[in-house]
Amino acid sequence: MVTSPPEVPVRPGRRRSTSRQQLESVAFELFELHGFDATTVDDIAKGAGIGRRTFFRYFESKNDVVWGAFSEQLDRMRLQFDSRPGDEPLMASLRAVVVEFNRVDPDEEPRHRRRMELILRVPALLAHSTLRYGEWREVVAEFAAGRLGERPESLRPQAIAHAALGVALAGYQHWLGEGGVERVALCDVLDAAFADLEEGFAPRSAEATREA
Amino acid sequence: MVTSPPEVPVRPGRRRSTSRQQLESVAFELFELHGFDATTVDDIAKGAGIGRRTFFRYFESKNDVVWGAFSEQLDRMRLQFDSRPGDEPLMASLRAVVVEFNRVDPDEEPRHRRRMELILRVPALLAHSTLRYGEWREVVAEFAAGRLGERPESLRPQAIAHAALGVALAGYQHWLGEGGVERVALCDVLDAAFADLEEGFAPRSAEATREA
DNA sequence: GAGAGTAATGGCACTCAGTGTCAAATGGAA
DNA sequence: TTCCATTTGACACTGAGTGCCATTACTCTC
Repeated sequence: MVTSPPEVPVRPGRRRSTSRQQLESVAFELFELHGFDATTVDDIAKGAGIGRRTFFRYFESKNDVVWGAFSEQLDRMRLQFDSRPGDEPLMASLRAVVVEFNRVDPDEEPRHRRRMELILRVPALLAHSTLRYGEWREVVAEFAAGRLGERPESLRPQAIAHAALGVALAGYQHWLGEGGVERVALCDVLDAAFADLEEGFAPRSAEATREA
Repeated sequence: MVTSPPEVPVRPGRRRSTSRQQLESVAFELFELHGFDATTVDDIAKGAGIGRRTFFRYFESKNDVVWGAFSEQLDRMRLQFDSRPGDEPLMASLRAVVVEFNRVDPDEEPRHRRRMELILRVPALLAHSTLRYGEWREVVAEFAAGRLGERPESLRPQAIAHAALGVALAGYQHWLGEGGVERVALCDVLDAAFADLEEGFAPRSAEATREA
């Protein structure tokens, strides 16, 4: 099965004058310069040399600009779940996949960081994230449901998915740094947080927590 | 210390012409009738006999109407945390408090249900909820931090707070009923979900889960 | 190379949430 | 009454998002 290279389907009709990538790039620059709220869709459109109306054909909303190819990434996460050994404990698989899924190319890290700073620090985007992360939770719930032999909509898979998302978000927030002190690797933070989740946040034995 | 009864401070100046309660009541009726999105702030204001501008002096946004006295309720949760025995395991206290906090007067249940249906099913409100639930998480994080001897902003208290919120939301969603089949008590659902969280979602021993 | 068909574009007008400003209304107190 | 504090609501404005539609750009066929 050979898929054609991205964007050469030789279709009839006028060709797109820009791309999501390009618009995102313009938008990020403006967000960096003036902040998310102060940047209007008009600004972005003008900056990209397109009409305001056209912007909304590339993105459903101004909020969606910061999400890049998120939905496509989720396919990757699904594959990672599929590739875990079936006898591995559920929460161990979950932990491993979430950590792996969030491992990014070092070159991409600055952009990833700016993206996540926007999503988790701009109230409008944080609110919107709930909607986007619904897809993420679905992927987790489906995996958990498969392992548990339940339906994805039932309580335990949903609780697991919700809890996992929460822990991941806490990890991200910590990684971004509230006070901006020490710099830690995202994957390490996520691994530590999911280790805690796996143990029900119970202080093991005495208090030999594996703090770094 | 005696606090004056609600709203008789005999202040100078014009008296308020309505109340949050009253506006909420009008709004809920309209939401029920036409749905949240189709109901405009103008509709609510007109229904309550006030000006549009005045509405925004009672509520920061249309979204906030459905939240009632949420912030005040959180004080109650704080007290519940304070009243737990200090030697009780952290997650056990958390579970008990969340379950208690969400126990509502049977008379109030229908309204509570409609409120939560709005919050958890209307996308705009679900998104907005992330912002409001930030306060909820803060309360939990402060409690967890106290028990762990850490700062509320550090990773573990935050992870616990995020996970707890997630599990509570999953419980609520389940209570509302996706397909609308069997009717279960909210507190029972929350108790079961938090029991799972407490155990790290690990199938105990064989598979003797305490399913009802 | 002149249509014919197809798709993307962008302008226009509109709705609605939310905000700043300010004059008018309301009521207690001097 | 007059003064003062407070609330109200009208008006105007910004900005997101949407429906509509003529225009533009491109491919394919005759």
